[in-house]
Amino acid sequence: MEGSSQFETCLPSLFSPCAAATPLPLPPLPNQHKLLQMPLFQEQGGTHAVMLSSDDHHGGLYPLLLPGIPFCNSGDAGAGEKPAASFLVLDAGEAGTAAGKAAGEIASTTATNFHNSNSWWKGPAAAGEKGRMKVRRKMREPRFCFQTRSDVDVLDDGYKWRKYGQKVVKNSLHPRSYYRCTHSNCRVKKRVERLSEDCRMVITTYEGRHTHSPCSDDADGGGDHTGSCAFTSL
DNA sequence: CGTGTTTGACCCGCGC
DNA sequence: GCGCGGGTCAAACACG
Repeated sequence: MEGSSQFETCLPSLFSPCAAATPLPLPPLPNQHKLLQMPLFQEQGGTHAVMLSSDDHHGGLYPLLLPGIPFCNSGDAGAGEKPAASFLVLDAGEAGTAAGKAAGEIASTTATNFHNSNSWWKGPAAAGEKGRMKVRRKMREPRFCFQTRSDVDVLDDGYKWRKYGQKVVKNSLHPRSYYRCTHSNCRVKKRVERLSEDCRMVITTYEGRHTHSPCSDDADGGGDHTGSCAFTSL
């Protein structure tokens, strides 16, 4: 019961307007990873897909990227096995708060916000000189929310994270932790919190896109590992 | 000594 | 306008 063998995932997400063309090619899966599911999302302009895989060794859960997804995963071959979980698509805006809600709600949130892409964020630029750029809420970064069943809070997703805050949120008995990618130029953040209803359920919300590949973490610094990062900006 | 975590304070958006 | 709640900062602390 390491919590790693079974993953019940719920992946809400918002796809950035990166025209994911039509039929998406199946991203390769690392060997020891199990493909959980790869749903396709249809949107005006393209089809998007997300693939999740779990790693029995690390208890990690890997979103295998596709255009628009903040993860730059580079696996090597190996097809998935049995789809064992379901996940939902979610939004961008206040999606994060959905974490405290049931997965079901997340689904609806998704549909609602999917096309709602206007007032996401004023941007640091807008925040301007006020010293610190305090621009919260309404971010424009895409978000992906995973709901996993695991004993460990932080799933090993291949990136290196640094915790920068923890907060007790209202509808949850468990505190929510805030992490930031340690890579110098990467602004990806993630929130981790457990469901009050089921403390084994961990909700991880990613926000933003990694500008580097997972393996380049330690390399930090200026490495441009274009190798597997297929979608940077567009 | 460098890196990461903890924790309280502060800031800001939103609902009432 | 006010209060609440969420998100971030940054100093202090812990650990390797």
